Amino acid sequence: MRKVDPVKHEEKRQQILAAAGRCFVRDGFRGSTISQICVEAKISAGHLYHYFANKEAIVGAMFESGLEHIGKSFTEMLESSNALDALIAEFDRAETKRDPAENTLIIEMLAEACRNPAMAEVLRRHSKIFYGIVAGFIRNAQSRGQIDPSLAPDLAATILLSIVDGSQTLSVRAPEIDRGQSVEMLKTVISRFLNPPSESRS
Amino acid sequence: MRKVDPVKHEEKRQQILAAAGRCFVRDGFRGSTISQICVEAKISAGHLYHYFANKEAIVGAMFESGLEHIGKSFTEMLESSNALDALIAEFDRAETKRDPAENTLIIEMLAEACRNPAMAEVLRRHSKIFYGIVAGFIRNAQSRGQIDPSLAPDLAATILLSIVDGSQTLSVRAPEIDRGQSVEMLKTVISRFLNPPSESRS
Amino acid sequence: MRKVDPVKHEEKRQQILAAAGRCFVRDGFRGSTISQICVEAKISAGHLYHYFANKEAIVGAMFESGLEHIGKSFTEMLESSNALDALIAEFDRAETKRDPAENTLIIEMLAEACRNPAMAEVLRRHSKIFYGIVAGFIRNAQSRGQIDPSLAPDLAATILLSIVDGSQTLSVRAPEIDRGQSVEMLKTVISRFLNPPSESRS
Amino acid sequence: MRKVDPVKHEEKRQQILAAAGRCFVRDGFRGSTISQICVEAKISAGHLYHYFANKEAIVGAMFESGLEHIGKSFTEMLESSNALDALIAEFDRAETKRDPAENTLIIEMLAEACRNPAMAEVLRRHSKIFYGIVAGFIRNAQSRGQIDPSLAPDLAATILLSIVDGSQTLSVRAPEIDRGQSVEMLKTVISRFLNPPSESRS
DNA sequence: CATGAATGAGCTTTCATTCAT
DNA sequence: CATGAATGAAAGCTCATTCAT
Repeated sequence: MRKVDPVKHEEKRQQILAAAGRCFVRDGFRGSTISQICVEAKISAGHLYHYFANKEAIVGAMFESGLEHIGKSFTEMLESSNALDALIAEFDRAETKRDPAENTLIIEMLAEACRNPAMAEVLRRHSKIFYGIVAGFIRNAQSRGQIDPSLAPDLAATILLSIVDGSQTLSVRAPEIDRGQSVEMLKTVISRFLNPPSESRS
Repeated sequence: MRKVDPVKHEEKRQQILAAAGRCFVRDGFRGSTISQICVEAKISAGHLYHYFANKEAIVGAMFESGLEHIGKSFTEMLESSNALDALIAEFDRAETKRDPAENTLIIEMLAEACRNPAMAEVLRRHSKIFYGIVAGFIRNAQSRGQIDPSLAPDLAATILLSIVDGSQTLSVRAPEIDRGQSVEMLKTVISRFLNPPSESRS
Repeated sequence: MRKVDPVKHEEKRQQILAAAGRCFVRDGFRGSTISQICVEAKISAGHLYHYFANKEAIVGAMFESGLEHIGKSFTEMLESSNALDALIAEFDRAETKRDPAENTLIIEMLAEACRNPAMAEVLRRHSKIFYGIVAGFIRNAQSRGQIDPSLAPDLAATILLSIVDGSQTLSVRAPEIDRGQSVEMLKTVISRFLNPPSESRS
Repeated sequence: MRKVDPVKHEEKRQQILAAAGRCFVRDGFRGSTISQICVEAKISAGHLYHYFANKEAIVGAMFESGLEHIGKSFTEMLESSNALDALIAEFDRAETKRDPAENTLIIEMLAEACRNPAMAEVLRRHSKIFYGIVAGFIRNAQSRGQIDPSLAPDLAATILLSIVDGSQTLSVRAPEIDRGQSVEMLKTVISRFLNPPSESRS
C-alpha cells in the first residue's frame, strides 16, 4: 500500500527538466524533440508523460524554473549590495561566472515569448518581480544619495535590466571579444547612468 | 528554350522572402512551415524550390537581407549624424518608427544564431560591419571632442549595439511601458555614457 | 502464505467489471482504456491484472456477464408469463424499466462480435440459449392455443429476438420518439405476429 | 498552370473511402488505423491527409456515403413498389442480395453513434429522411386500403425500420440459420403487422 | 494484496522535399 | 514557369502491460 513518494517524484521531474534544459540550449524549444529529451534523461518516451502533460508543459516549467533561478541569484546579489559600487562589482561577478548556456536559454525564452502568449505571460510575471526589486534598490540608493535622484526608479529599473539582456547577445554577435573588457565597459555604462551628477566618474 | 529573366527571378525571390518574413515573425524559423510561406507568397510548394534550395536557404537569405536592411538604416542614420545629439535624435526616430515586427525577427535571429553555426557566422559577419561603422563614428566624434576620448572605440561600439539589442526585449518583457518614456531613458543612458567628462548632462 | 479468499476475489472482480461496464457504455470496448477502468474501479493499473489477464479478458467477462444478466431477466419474464398477453405485458415492463445504458452495451457487443471471432462465439452460445428458451415458450403457448401453431417455433424465436434487438436502435436513430408509444407499437407487431389466426386483434 | 482537377480529386477520395470501408468492416472505426487504410488504398500515410483532414473526417464521410447509399436503395425500392406485396417482395430481394459487409458497417455505425455525438447527428439526419419516405409510403398504401389505417404512419415507419435493423443482427447471433427462411418469417411479421384487419393472412 | 514507475510499440498527424505533368 | 500529387521520415503522444517494492 505504498503511496506516491512526492519527493522522489519531484526529484525525477527536476532530472527531466535538467535534461530538457540541455536539449533546449542545444536545439531550442521547437528544435528539441521529446525523444531527445528522453534519451538525455534516460527514460522512455512514454514515461516522460507521467511527469509532464505535454511538451508545452515542459517548456512552461523550464520558463518558471529558469526565470526563478535567475531571479533568485539577482535578488541575492541586490540584497548583499548596499551600495552602487557593490552592485556593479556583483554584476561583474555574475556575468563572468554565469553558465554560458544560461545566456542561450534566456535569448531562447525571449524569442519564444514573442510568439507564444502563454510563455509571454510567464516571462512578464517574472519580469515584473525583477523590476520591482531593482526599482526598490534604486529608490533605496537614491535616498542615500548613491544614485541620481532625478531618475524615475521604475523606468530606470527596466532600462537597467534591458542592458543586462542586451549584454547576453555579445557572446553570439562577437564571441571574439574579451568578456572581461566588455564587462568593464558595461560597468562604465551603468555607473555613468546611475551616478549622481556631482560625483566624479569612475 | 527561353532563359530565365534574372531581374524577374530576383523580384520573385524577394517576394517570397517578404512572405517568409511575415511567417517568421508570426511563428519563428522552426515554427513556420513551407506550406505557410507558400500560401503567404501565393505560390505552390513545388515552385518555391525553384528559388530556394531548401528551408535553411530561406532562413539564410532572411538573415542576410534582414541584417543588411537593418545595417543600411543604421548606416544612413550614422552618416547623416554629424554629432552625438544627432545620433541620439536618430536613435529616437529609429526606435519609435521601426516596425515592431522587426524586433521579433532580431530576437529570433539571435536565438537561431545561438544554435545554428551557419547562421551564427552570417550574424557575426554583419555584426562586424556594424561595429566597424559605429566605431568609426565614435572615433570621428572623439576627434571633434563630442565623445569621451577615453572610451575604446571598438569596445564602446559593441556595447552601444548591445544596448540597442537589449532595448528590443522591452516590448516582450513589459509591453505596458510607454515606448516614448523608455526611449527617452535610453537616450539618457547613451548620452551619459558617451558625453565627454566636462560636458553637462542633458 | 495466506490463500486468496475466493469470495472476496470474486467480489472485487465484479466491482471491476461493473466499473468497466460504465466505461464501455461511455466509450466502447476499443475506446475505453485500462487507466479509465482503473480510475472508475478505484484500483491501480497493476492491481487490475491480478483479476484479469488482459483487456480482452475483461471484454470477454463483460460479454459473459452482460449476456447472462440479460438472459436471466428474459428467462424470469418468460417463466412468469403463462400467456401471450403476459409476455407482451412483461416486454413492456422490460423495455421501459431497462437501464438505457444496457442498450448501448448490447449494440456495442453486436458490433464487437462482428469482427472478434472469440466474442462472436460467446454471443452465439448465449443467443442459442435464449432462442431455446423462447422457442420452448412458443411451443408451450402453441399447445395451449395461445400462439399461431403454423409458426415454426425455433425460427419464430430468432425473429422475435431480432425484433427486440432492432428496438434498441430506436433510441439512437430517433431519440425524440416517445418510448411509451414505440413500445406500444412494438407490442402490436408482436401480438399480430404471434396471435392465432382466429383471434381478434388487440 | 494546370489547376486542380476536381474530378480526379473526388475519384481518389472515393477510392480512399472504399479502402477505409473495407478496413472498417474488418476492424471497426476505432480498430482501423490510418496505416492500414493507406496500405489498403495504396497511398502513403501523409498523402491521405490531402483528402481528409483527419480520421474523424474519414469516419464522417463513411457515415454520409454509407447512409446515403442505403437510403438510395431503400428509396428506389419503395418508389418501385406500388403495393404492400411489392414492398415485401423487394424487402426479400434487398435482404438476400445485400453485401453482408454492409450489415457489419451498419451495426458499427449504430455503435459509434451511441458515443460519438457528431456521428449520432449524421445518423439521425439520415434516419429522419428514411422515416419520412417510409411514412409517406404507408400513408399512400393506407389511402388505397392496402395497409391498416389505424396505424400511425410515422410511428409505424420507425418500427418497420427498427425491424430491418434488428434483422441485421441475425447473421451475427445465429449464422447457421438459413437466410431464406428467416427472410420469409420476417415477411410474415411485416405483412401481419401492416395488413388491414379484414384481409386474410398470407 | 496493492502500488505506480517504467517500458516500448504503435497511433495520428505534420512537413520538407521530389516529381510527373 | 508552375502545379499539386505523392512520399516517408519523424514528430508528439497514448496505452496495454510488466515489475520492483
